[in-house]
Amino acid sequence: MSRTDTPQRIRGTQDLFGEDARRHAKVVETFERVRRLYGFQPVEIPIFEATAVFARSIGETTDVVSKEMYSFEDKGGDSVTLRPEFTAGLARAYLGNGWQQYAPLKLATHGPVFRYERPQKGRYRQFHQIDAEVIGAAEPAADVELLVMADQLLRELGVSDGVTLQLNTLGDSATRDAWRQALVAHFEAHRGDLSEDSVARLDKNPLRILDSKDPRDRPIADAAPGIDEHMSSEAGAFFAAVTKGLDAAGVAWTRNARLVRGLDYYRHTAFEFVTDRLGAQGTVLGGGRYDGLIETLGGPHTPAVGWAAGIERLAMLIEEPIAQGLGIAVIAEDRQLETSALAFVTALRRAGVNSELFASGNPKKRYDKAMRSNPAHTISLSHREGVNGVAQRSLRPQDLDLEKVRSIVDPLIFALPQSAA
RNA sequence: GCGACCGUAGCUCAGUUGGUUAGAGCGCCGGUUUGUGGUACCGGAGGUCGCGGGUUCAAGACCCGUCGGUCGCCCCA
Repeated sequence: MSRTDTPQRIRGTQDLFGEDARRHAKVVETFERVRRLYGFQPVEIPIFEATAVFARSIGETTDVVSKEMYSFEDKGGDSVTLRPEFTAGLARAYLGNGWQQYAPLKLATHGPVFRYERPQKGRYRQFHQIDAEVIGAAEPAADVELLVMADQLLRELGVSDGVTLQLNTLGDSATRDAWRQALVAHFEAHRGDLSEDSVARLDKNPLRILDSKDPRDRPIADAAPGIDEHMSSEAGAFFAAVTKGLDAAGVAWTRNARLVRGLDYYRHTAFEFVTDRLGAQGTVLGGGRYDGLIETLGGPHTPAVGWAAGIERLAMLIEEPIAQGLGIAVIAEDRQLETSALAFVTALRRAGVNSELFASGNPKKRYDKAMRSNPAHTISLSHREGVNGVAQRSLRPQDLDLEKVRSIVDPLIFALPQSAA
């Protein structure tokens, strides 16, 4: 196969076709519908940005920036990066276009994002996300609205059954700092019993030890101090308002005090909708409040909250969407009738009737080929014993307006020459 | 970056402890049959068995490397 030099698909990219493409489209269509219900405005931003947009917002030194971004120099020598997420680009657009005047601004978008990772189940280098953000809203009501929207989306996709909303708060910066210090002290005391990975995390990202999968870490992580012991009263009140809002909206949630974010700009609410049906990749939709982000891009302090979900992961969870069946199969069972059949199918399509022409290959096999496409109705042009004829057959009459079909087709049948052309 | 498993027609897969010219089903193309009929039959195209080395009288089968895929670890904005 690779004997020829046909170029290969880049590792971690996908060609979506057939069922895969239908699943993808179903997720996007559902998101678009729900997004409108909640009044989130559509927005389109570039799929690549100056590298600084992501490097500064995420943190120059993190693994994420140094190893997992698709960065390269363009012909002018500028460093550009394929977007690894939507949030930073939206924040850049918000600042650069003066969208502060519309604050609080509810935005929704979707499209490809890129991360330089080793592909595995539910993880690709180019994958696709749906994304919703509320920029310029400090109130817990914004968090609640986003979560209720996410919940409705998952319901309408029919995936909510195996999925639970895990919720946590990271507190305000004072809370977060105090908790972090307590955690580091706790883990330092048990340094010798931690896994090698977690010893490394202790220096780089101690919060991540909390959700370590290594059994050696679990007892230590489970015994770690919780954030609630360090919660400021303001932060506690904020979280209480969020949970109260979810309860009022009837959205089920569970507290996961070990749920953290890797990046420093997150504050207060952090959440993930999680399933156990996706192997190692359990998170279906995740997000949180990022009140610190916009300042890192040189803007004024701007509270904001948002979430994103991987389309591929949702597409794997939903029921298989039924393929749109063929409306009318127009079959030329004789080579001399191919142009007439083309006239039929063209007239039907111009009138808005989904139809397909079967006029190639062995004429005697065209009918069988047409039947395999599962048409609602067939119109077959044939020539037998010197006479042209049109035969019709309805297999799923309920799927078509046969009255309309007749009005389009009857004149063409009438005009068909009686005998061979 | 690390690890495990997997690579045979367009697709799904056979291929016996290494042993002549590598097979099937589906799909595709041509033909016959049927003639309101998703039928049946005949024929055809399509593979240097991912690629490169090695072992052997002999490799699709064994060994090494490489590329690709899948799953997991790390990471997860």
